[in-house]
Amino acid sequence: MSSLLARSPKLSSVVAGEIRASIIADGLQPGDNLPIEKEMIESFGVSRATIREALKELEVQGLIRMKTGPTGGPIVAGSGSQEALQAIQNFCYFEKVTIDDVYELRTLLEVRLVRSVVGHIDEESFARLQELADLSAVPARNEDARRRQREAEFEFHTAIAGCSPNRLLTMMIEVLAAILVHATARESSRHRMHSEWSCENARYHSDILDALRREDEEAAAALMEEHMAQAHGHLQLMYGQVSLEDIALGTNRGA
Amino acid sequence: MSSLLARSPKLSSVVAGEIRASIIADGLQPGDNLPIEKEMIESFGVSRATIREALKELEVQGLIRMKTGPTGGPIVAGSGSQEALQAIQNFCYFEKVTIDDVYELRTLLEVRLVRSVVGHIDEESFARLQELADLSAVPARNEDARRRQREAEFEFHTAIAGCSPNRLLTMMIEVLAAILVHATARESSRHRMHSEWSCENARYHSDILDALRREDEEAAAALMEEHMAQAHGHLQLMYGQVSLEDIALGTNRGA
DNA sequence: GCGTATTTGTACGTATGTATG
DNA sequence: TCATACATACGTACAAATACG
Repeated sequence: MSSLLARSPKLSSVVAGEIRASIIADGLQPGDNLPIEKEMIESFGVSRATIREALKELEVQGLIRMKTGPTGGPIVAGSGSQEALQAIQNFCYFEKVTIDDVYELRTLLEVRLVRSVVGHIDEESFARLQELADLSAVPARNEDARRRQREAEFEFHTAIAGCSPNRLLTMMIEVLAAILVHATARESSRHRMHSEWSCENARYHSDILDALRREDEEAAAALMEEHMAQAHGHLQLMYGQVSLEDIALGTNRGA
Repeated sequence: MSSLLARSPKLSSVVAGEIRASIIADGLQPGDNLPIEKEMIESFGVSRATIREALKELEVQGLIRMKTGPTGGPIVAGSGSQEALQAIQNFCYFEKVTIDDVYELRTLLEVRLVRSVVGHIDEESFARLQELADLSAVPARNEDARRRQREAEFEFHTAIAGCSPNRLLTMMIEVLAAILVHATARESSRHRMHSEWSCENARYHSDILDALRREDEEAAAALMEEHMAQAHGHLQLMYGQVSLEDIALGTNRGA
């Protein structure tokens, strides 16, 4: 082998790279089938364990997913935003990313987003947004209702993000929001402060929605900026200047 | 939401989740050792294949890396920015993210970055930035020199990003820049336009560096915004409004 | 609804490469 | 140099899930 390549890469990674290249070269789209393991064993001339490790690598990267049974096998997966989220969450753990860091980015992106979607929201999306805003408006009694409310607050932002044609922006905002939700999931239901904060969130969401309906870009942007600042302040009070590291990273699959 | 969980109860993923949780629960840091495969087989009560798939998952996610030989085994890996890049690149492939999409985000982040690092750059970093700016200033003769120049242009931005205390911002900027470099790597050296563009980049880099030295935040921000707009324009002219993967594959018009 | 075939998921055994001391 | 400990790779077998008759 070439001495230029200092270390010997794992055979499974080499195979994974070839499979990945073939996916792109063939222009395969989500849902398309790849050769089954048995065929790959022959075509690559390696053992099944190696093929499976290669496929596992691509699966974790969000490129494919496995399907059992007849007509099954590896198939090209769509988007892979979940996998990106997982990787970024891992990054945040090691780099000791703080709540401040996340909000610096999130504020920037959310304000930009809300500006870019003004005038580009259809009625169906408006209805969904209204529904989500209303959901978080009513005060939550028990812990389960509070959890659903928290999900609705999260989804309000991802629903707006979904209105942008810039999928990268959409994904980044979803990831940042998911990181915060996940980081605070354990403690949030215990904090008495949360119910009060939730009320404030609901008001902001409702106001932002109104501004979007009026197609008032400046108002929507200003409200979003204020909303982010308030949320940031609340989390700072709750958790202080701590990194997200001590927060459990979620398992991406399974129950 | 249901897509988040509800799916494959693959044993290996469950085990991976438990290992991940234990890493975080124990507060393990990069370099720390995890139990070796044999011990995990006992403690989890599963086969070697399952443990290996679980470890492979964590390895691909950038959480651990494997080390052979005595005193080897799975050890906690640092950062994982490469893995995040890979996941985001995969995302861009499926979602047909365009150059416009990337630059919308990149402009936002780079301008924010350059503002936030004003007055926080030490002499060593300034020296490095000057070196990189000079490197791309001289016109490149052959293709290899042009490639190095391109790398220097890329590194100029990542070097600035490295001056920010916000590691998430640093990583995002690195990822966006890497995506653009990767997408245009094949064609860039062939375009006659590139040498002219490179010259312009060098000028911007030099000017931005000057503004940073003067600690003139407004000038630095304005220059960076202009720099991004120019770069965006050049890439648009070269490739038009096509998705990134089409560029990487050379399936765009304009041979 | 049921059985069967197909394909992945899990398991066990074994051999080889590789790094440590 | 050699022995040891670990990951890497291969082969086989069976279980579980799913599509199809």
